[in-house]
Amino acid sequence: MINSMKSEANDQDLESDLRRGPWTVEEDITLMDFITKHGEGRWNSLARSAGLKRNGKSCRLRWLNYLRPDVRRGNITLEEQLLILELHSRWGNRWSKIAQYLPGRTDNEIKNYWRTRVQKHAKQLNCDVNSNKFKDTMRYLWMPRLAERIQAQAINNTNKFSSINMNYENTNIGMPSIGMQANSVTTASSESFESNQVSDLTDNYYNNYPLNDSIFNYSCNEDRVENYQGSLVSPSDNLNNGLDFHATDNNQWFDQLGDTSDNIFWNVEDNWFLM
DNA sequence: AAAAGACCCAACCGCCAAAGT
DNA sequence: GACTTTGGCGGTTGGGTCTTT
Repeated sequence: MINSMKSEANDQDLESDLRRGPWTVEEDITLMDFITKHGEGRWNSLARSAGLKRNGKSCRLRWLNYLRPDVRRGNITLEEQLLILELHSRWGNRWSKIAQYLPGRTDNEIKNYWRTRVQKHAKQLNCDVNSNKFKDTMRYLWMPRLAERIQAQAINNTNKFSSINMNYENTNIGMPSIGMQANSVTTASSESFESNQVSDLTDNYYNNYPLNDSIFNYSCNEDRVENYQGSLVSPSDNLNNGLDFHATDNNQWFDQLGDTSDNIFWNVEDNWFLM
């Protein structure tokens, strides 16, 4: 009894001794050095052995979300956005599962993306992020538009390549001999950087995610999009649980939206692509 | 230029399941 | 089989940064 009380007191001492909050550069280096030498795992003992005044959980999180060499930083690309929307529609808030299909992205990052961007738009549309109308808006409006933009970007990138190629020919410089392909043209612009990621991610997607109704089918279904935008009748008629957006239940939504030629619906949609 | 509000993201928390003792 | 430890997950928060007024 006395021993257990002593032990508890020691634990409390150790607990109060632990650091919290943002990691310092020194802590990061210590953690990275230790993991490089000894590998990861057994996080509590790792934290002690490394001399870090952090608990194991904190070390693990810091490593997985920030220090890991393969963590990818920077803006979520269009392809990644599309993939997140698609995968979330399948699995809901299974962030770690979704993250498996976005190499280098952490579940935390995807979760943050969803909460800050996607949920914001649901709020602007005045509907719940889990509601059918928001899901339909995503599926039949935003996702096809994203796919269109991805395609446009890819075409634009190909044209850029052709132009570069022609310039090479015109100047008799010739192309670099190292099997350069359209998708490996590198420039300093972020646009090109994004486009480069398109093919990588697409490849990865197909390799790891061999589903029949690939997200990239959205780009082929323009009639559906036209129909959706033109008549504002839900294309979910094609689904088993189709919703008719002219039905009484949903009139309220469009009433709120007002004149469709200049309503929040389209404005929000535009904003979506400015993210 | 400054204050207020919105946005973003790293980090923490609590819970649960699996593994270890 | 009971208990403890560890790892992993999703939800939430705090504070720094950016934007708007």
